[in-house]
Amino acid sequence: MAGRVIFHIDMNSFYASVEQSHNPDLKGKAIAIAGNPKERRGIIVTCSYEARAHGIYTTMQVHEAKRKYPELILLPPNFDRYRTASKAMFEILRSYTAMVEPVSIDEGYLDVTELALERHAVSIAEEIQQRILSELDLPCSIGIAPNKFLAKTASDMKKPLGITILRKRDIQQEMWPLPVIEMHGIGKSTAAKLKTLSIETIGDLAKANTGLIKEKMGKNGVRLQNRANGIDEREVDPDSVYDTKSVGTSTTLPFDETDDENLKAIIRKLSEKVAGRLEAKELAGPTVSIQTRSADWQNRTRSITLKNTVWKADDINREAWQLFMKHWNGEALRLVGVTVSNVADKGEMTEQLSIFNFQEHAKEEPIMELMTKLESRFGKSMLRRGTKLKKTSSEDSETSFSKDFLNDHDHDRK
DNA sequence: TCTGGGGTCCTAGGACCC
DNA sequence: TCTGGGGTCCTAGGACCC
Repeated sequence: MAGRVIFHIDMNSFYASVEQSHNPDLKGKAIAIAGNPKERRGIIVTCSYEARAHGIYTTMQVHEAKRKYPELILLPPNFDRYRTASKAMFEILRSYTAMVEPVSIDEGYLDVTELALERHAVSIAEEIQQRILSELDLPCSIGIAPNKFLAKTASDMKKPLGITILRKRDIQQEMWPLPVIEMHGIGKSTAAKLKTLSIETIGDLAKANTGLIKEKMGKNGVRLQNRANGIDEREVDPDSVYDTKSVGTSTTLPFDETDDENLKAIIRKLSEKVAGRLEAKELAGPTVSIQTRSADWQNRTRSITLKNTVWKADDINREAWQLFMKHWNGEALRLVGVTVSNVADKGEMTEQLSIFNFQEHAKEEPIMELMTKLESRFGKSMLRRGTKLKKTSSEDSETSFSKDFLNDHDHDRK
């Protein structure tokens, strides 16, 4: 592959910057966004650079932060505000190229290989950074490199408002002296494991015996070694954002819970939340799982894969509660969660339904009638979605068929 | 540093099939 | 029939990231 030019855009302390832009009185002040400031278990989600200067950092407990710097200004998160700012930011990126891959609310990759044939990459990056700053009043850092990994590494090197180029020929000097823990993809556990192999720096990893790495660390190890050598073939994929694999929610309880009635109500709430988010994305999946965390931080997951897909609160809740009761030993729980995974677009799943099954069902008369009626009203493409919905529902076929169909239809009109 | 909530990917063992 | 190997799916757990 000929040389690519990849950007990684990383918004600087995004939530805090959005708040400062929304209320300029907060500019230059130590502010922090806290999950739930009132709760015992509230933590700092993001904080301004001014707050960092006073020793405040992400994941720090709120009361600890307050103790460390009493003047710290605490704000509750305003996710709608962050989503709006994020959308505007990605719109600016998309005005340069369609090859934009959002990674999270505040970061993304751009493939500007084409654009860089006409214009110097640095001048493009400067313009993007300037526009995000002047139009949205938000600072970002940009990494410029021949692949995603190096671009991501580069964007981290200078904050805030940095623009950093990381060429392949630079990695020996810029990356190799750093301890492996500095590398994206390496955490505490992998760093400790590498240390047992006498691999301490990124350079050590780059030069290590690949056979040994493969044997001790599996294919993930080999991938990390490639990254250490500046090798990363991953494409910028604008569609990956639509490729949701799972939708879940969890909650840390105000105190360690042992009451099964309370837990039942909590799981019900979580199931409803997951159902709502699946609905919004028009997703459904066959696998339901629950997560628990005990008072002593023992994490457990239990899952079941059904023959049909689920998306409704009642169905999710039934499976989740069943799983929970089957495995819960009565111990006090600190956290519970519910997830639906292996999800796919409700519409797309029609394609998984074999023609054989389709025809089998079509022979059933009430359905045949209903289909004919619907076909005349909405056309064939919508009908194809309906067949699958009928099949996956645990309810009476006709009511759920038409009900979900209408939901889909409403959604399409928005 | 006793730690929230949203995710993704990888591994390993067992079941099951050919 | 006491016995190979490969593929795929499911479950559970772990590591990592923002």
